[in-house]
Amino acid sequence: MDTQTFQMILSTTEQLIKEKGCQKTTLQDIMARTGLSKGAIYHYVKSKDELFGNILKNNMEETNRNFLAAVKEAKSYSVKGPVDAIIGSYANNATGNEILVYLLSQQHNEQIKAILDELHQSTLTQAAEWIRYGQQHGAISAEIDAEALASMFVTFSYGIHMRQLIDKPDQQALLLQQLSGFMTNALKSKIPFEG
Amino acid sequence: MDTQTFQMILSTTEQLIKEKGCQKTTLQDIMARTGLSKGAIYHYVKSKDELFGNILKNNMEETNRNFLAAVKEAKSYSVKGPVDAIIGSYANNATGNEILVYLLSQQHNEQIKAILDELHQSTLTQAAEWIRYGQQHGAISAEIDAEALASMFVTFSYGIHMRQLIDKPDQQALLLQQLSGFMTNALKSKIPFEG
Amino acid sequence: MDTQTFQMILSTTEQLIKEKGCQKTTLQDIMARTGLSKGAIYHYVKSKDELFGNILKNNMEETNRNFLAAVKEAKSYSVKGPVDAIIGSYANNATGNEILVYLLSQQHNEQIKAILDELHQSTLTQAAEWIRYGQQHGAISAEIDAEALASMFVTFSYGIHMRQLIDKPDQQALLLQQLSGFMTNALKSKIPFEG
Amino acid sequence: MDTQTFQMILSTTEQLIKEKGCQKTTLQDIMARTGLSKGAIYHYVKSKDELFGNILKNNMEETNRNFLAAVKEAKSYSVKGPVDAIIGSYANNATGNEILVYLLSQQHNEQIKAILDELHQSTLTQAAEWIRYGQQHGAISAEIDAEALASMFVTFSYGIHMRQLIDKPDQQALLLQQLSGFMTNALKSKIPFEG
DNA sequence: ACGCCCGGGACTTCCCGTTAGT
DNA sequence: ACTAACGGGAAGTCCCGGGCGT
Repeated sequence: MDTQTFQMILSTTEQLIKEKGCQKTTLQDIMARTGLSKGAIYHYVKSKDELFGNILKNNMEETNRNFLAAVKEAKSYSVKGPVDAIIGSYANNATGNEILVYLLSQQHNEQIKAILDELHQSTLTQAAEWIRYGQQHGAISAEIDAEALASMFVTFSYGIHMRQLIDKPDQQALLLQQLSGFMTNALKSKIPFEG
Repeated sequence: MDTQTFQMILSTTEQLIKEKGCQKTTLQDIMARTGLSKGAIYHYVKSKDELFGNILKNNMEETNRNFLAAVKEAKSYSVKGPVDAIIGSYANNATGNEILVYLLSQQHNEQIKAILDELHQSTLTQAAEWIRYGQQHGAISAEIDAEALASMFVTFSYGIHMRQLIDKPDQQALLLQQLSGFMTNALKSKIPFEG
Repeated sequence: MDTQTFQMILSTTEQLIKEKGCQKTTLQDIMARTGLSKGAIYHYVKSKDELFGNILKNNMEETNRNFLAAVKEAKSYSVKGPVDAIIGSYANNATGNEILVYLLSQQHNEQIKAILDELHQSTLTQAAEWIRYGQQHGAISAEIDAEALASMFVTFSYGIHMRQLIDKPDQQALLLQQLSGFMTNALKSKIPFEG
Repeated sequence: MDTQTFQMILSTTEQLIKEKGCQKTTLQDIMARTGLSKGAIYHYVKSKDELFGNILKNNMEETNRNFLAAVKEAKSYSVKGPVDAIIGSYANNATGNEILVYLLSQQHNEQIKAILDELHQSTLTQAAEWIRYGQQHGAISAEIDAEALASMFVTFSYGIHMRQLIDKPDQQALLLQQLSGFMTNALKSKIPFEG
């Protein structure tokens, strides 16, 4: 597997998505920009959707990596830092949002479903890991079920994804600020799942 | 404008989406099922996307109507009731989820963008209305900025939409229950936007 | 059926075949030269082979028409005239030869087989018609089985087709002359099928 | 050069052509049936066409050898024997017909053209040789130009090739019989090129 | 209001030939 | 001698949408 060519295809396509969106990015565009033929591209992926799926995967893995690194490198641990980090990282990943929604709309394709599932699981796992880390350092109540809280967190982050797509850019700064406050506050509660 | 025919097109298409998903539902399918020709369908809408948009609009308007009615008809007002109502209503609207995501992935089409914007605004407005209603009845702290809280609420509901699409059906009962607890709890806070 | 567009496709493609041969004539070429899209072309034919088949059909029908006209308009009827006419007409139809062989090599396609069969039958029929005409005018012995003789004639003409493709151009003049003599002579025989 | 492997490739491919025809026989098929990889096959030939060319060459050389042997071994020499022999031999060589036409349709490839030319020349030469042999034994008029007659003969045989491909099997017995009679009769003429 | 023909353009499949590496 | 991965390019399918005519 010629990793170099494949990476080139991925990054070129990502750039195209950034410029034109998923639907409008055609194989013709990718061919023209990469200089490769249709056959060459289909040598690496089985469909355009799978290509997009690979980009999203790379994209999210990097986001997750960066986020976790940021959390662990912070000197004084607090809740607000990571919350802002995660909100900010998802917020600035317009391409990721675009692809995520695009793939979500193609779920009837099993290939795609598998990729999304995998990403979802890994996101849940990493969120839980971060929460447990917070519990060990006393920033989050140890009584909380880390998996359940992670699940809430991820749900919220999906919501943010979508609002990034729906809201107008000039409303988003305020939204993100409110979100940060709301989540931080919720995380301070000893038992966030009612009583 | 033959409203009856148009309604027939809408409901038939909605049924098809339920069966096959948005992408897989072609005009051919719609033609076959309705017995109409392409020209007839395009007489009512300018594109397949607009057709889908119309269905979503009907769909969400009905959801909102039902939700608001439920809130106002409740005898003893509490937070948990409406929260469960909204979560449940979105949860059971698989077709709506499907279409919403589909249209979101087509946002580059201005027509679509307009429809989504309108829906988004009306959802925000109705959520705020409901919160103010809760404040008047003492279930929610009057100090809270109703618009901001509505915004949080809507963000969450979008997240739920997506999780409906991503999670496996058997995990969703637990998820919804946790969500209900989490949101109810958050709403009880006097100042849910940090301190 | 927009006959004009279709004819344009046919004649443009015929020209391309003349320039580059059947195999080398791609749909891209046809699209570029006609200014039409793939969808437009496939609206009129089901495959490239069928397209070629149509050209051959037109081509041969015209050849046959011209040939028969020539025979009937001749004042003094003789054998040599028509023989030369048929040999000459097939000889100068390089494109027809090209397509005929191309299609022959695709016979596993039923569509093609049908076209070739039809052409073959019509050629046989017309040859027989011409022979009977010769018999009525005393140029060919009335004892001969016209169908059988037509069959021989057609076999020969196929052979000529192929030699047009195989022999070098400078050898072909002599070949055609010899063929003319040979066939004319054979037709003079009272009972050309042994004794 | 591992002759054994090469022969195996040739015979396997010939078998495949018999089953599926030239166009439908792909390298994948050949690879699967021989158990060899693409590289191995391309070690022996430069292209699929060249592979087919080699098969045809083998095939025709064998046909010619058999034919000439049959002519020379016959005790009482007559015209009808060899005529029937040649007609029969070409007639029963369906694979040869198939490949011949296939290659003819690829003449734009110089490689192929060379192979076909060589075969054509050798066929002409052998036909002439046989005719002179007939003249020496008094079966054919000595006045006849052997090369010219050979040329007619070969033209006819090409015609037979094509009719083998075009006619339905149940019509072919009659056709071959008529051809035999017609050619035999023509060869008896003292001066078959008019007068 | 509706039917039908025309045409555009995307995606995908398939197959061939090449090349780097055993 | 042979393998396997790579890449080029053509054919064909599918579906959307426009426009003419009734």
